[in-house]
Amino acid sequence: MKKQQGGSERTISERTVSRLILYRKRLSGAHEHQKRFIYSYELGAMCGVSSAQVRRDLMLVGCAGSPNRGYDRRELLAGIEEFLYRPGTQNVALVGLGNLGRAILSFFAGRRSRLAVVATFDIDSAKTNCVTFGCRCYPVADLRTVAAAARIEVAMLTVPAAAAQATADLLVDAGVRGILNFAPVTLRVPDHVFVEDIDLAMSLEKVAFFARRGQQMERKHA
Amino acid sequence: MKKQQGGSERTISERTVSRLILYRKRLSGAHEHQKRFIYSYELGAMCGVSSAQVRRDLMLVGCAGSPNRGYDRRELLAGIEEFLYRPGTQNVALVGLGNLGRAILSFFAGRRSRLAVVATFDIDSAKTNCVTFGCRCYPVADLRTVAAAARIEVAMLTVPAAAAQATADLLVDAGVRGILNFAPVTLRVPDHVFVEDIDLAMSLEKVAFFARRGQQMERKHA
DNA sequence: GTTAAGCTGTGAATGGTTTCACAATGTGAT
DNA sequence: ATCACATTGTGAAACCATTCACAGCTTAAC
Repeated sequence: MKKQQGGSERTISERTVSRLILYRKRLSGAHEHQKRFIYSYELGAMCGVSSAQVRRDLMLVGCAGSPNRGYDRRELLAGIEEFLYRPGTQNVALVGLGNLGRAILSFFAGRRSRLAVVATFDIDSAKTNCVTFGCRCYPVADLRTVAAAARIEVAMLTVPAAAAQATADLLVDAGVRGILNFAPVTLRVPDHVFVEDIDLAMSLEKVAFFARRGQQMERKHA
Repeated sequence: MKKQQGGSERTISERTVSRLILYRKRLSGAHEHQKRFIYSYELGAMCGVSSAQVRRDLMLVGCAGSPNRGYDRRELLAGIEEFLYRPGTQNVALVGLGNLGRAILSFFAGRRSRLAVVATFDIDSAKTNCVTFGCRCYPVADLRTVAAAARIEVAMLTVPAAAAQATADLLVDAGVRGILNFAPVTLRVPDHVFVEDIDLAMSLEKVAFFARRGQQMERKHA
């Protein structure tokens, strides 16, 4: 598991990336604060992170603040976005239009984001070729063609556990390089594909476990 | 952020607990393997974890294997469950019956688990006092009374961002000690309450980021 | 212009998690 | 019964992430 960047780009940990995404979100919301500058400890408090952590993270992406004034909000936001995003839009597919799939689709439906859900897929022919939440649903059989044609790089997987691995294989075949997996299954994918798992049952069990014991752990974002 | 257990119970990290939950899940599924014993590297492969990691985790909960034979499946499962669960059932509430809330409810509806969703809540009087997926929906105004009466300790929060903090305060007031938070907000809660955040938009952004760069990171479960 | 104040940037220290590597040991084969 | 083997259990090492702590700046005030 070595990785070495060409040199211009530093290697940044998954955790740091998650925090940067959070910083961006908190900075872009909350426009009622119209102060031009923000201190590391203020941003930290908004995100549940220490000020030192914030400064280190920002250093990594090359955002500089000014002593005694803090960071320029606008500049900071631009810097983080430049690091996190690439110029265009990234196209996303959603595979599996069950209850969860539909709920997620409705969540991402009216969104002005860099990430656009441009197609959905299902096996059930009762669902295919309809438009739900402004998104056409194709048969899974067409996944390969449609996904390749639409230049889809990222997929959300909300199919039943039994179908998850086979569907993931299809996605990888279609050129998808990142999967947000809701199926309660450990997917096997090639090294160049990034998988993030969200397992509701497991997350709930974890909460239940720690609710039982009083012990609070530190705050972190999924 | 110190923590010190009474002595009988060891202090175990959040990460380890997540893995134990995963081990349990993989062990209880997959009954087609009817081998009585399982090696650490087999369980590891099923979960995307190294064998050394598996052995260390199991050591922590006091499960012993046998050299050259591995771990007795049944014994192992029992050991992990004894560590993770307590005797009875834990009651769960779901607050917010929007699209996501309903999808989640349907997911947990017909479940034989130690965790039972026994009540749902919403402000919308069009939804309250109905039964969805076998679960009665109460007005949020009754949260305090109902949650206390039903001995609810854990809640899933799927209300809109604007209402999240206020609702979380109500939950804490009602005696809830663990919250699975889907609202895209950093909740402020007392120390004894455990919060796990699931933010769909942020998770998707993360996947998109790493899909862009080829760099795969190690496998881990949320 | 000078000064006091307070924040940033960061090397060093700390703390936590994972992997390494190997002695100890139970097992199955002979 | 004995032996060779493959695996466990676990100190120690390596690695990674976070916090500490402070020198160096910038700014604002006077």
